[in-house]
Amino acid sequence: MSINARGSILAAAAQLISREGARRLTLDAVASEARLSKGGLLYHFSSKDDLIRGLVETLVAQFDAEVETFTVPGKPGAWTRAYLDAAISTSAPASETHASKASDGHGPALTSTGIAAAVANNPALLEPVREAYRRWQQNLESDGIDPVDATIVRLACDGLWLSDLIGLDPVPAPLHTAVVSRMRAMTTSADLTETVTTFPEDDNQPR
Amino acid sequence: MSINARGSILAAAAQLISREGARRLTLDAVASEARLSKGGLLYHFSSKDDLIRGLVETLVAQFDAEVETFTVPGKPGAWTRAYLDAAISTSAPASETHASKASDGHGPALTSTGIAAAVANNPALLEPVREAYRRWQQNLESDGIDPVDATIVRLACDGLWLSDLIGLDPVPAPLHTAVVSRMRAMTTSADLTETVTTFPEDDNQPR
DNA sequence: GGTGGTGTACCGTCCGGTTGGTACAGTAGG
DNA sequence: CCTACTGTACCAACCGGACGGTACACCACC
Repeated sequence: MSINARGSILAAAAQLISREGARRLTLDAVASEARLSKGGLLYHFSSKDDLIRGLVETLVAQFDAEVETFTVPGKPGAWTRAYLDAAISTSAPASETHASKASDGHGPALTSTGIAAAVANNPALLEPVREAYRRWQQNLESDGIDPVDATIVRLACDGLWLSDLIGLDPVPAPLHTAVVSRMRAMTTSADLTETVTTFPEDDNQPR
Repeated sequence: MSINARGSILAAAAQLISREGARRLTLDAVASEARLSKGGLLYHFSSKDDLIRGLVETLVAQFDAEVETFTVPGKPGAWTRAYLDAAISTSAPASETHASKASDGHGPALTSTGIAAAVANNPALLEPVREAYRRWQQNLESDGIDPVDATIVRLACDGLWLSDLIGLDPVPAPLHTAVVSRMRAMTTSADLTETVTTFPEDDNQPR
């Protein structure tokens, strides 16, 4: 139970945030959500910041694992495609969000909740996220496909993901499907030509 | 000064958030940032939620105004292009963020700060944002271009914008430029063919 | 033109409730 | 009996918001 304790506390915290918002992430609330006393909670996470750090790090690690799962190595654009698949699998599929209550005790979407908590409490805790994005961007840019396409796919995934962070209406299902498959198509355009290697127009955009 | 008071308070609050994070948005802090007493602040905004509501509404209104400014009507994709231009003009251009201190007393980037404050304090206050996105998505989908392209552009803009909400490293300047011009190109692909017309424009669920 | 009245803008203090965190006594299991 | 862990009691800091004043401009009416 001890190894699991941290995990189930984290899951409880995530669920709490997604249900009641980052503001309600208090030590008392997390403790009671995790069926634990505050003392017990603080035994596992020595401070609130520590808890949020755990949330953020878990989120990053989970996404990394997801990407790896979806990676089908070999062809150019493989990493970008895996990023895309991981992103749409972690964000809600725009339809029935939870058809069945999770069978295990603690496994609901803790996506983005860590970010929300960090933004609300201490932006410095977002450092692991920033570091992860540095890595991800690097992978995207050296994935054998046009970095411009890869970056657009990444940004669009982030947009999708922002959507459920702030609870926007999801893109309607048929459009969503078409968008995803268009993006996947963008990851196979192995045109390492033209504007790719040299960016001719280094000037800024029209005001 | 009285008409201006609300505006300058809002600007002070925005600056405070971007400098110290949403957590530090306290009535006392806003009051002192705006060179005002707490009582004076509460005279203009009757509660903290009211203040955040003002922040969010200003943000939405400002973005709407920006889009209108950039709109060059006539051709298909005009609205999407305006959205793109507005998005990149409000987010930092990835280089020197503020070459010159604003000439007027209060005009720094209050982009996204309102969102951060709302996420941190009361997600219900994001309703105006949700409503705005409903409008924007509708405009995007009826802009005379492929809705899939339009939506991808929108999502990528949102991603760009999430980037500076959580302080990610900006996309390197030359890539950024290429990404933007590629996206602009996507707004001129007036292919109302193929998968486009197959969407049963059944005017999706009204909430 | 003085007197009283009214609305606006703003000030600074006070208070109750909440929160993060500490201290410590207790207990189950090995 | 010691380690790992739990639960309660408590505290100091902080925060939102209410409140009673103040300053002043404007108006009205005698």
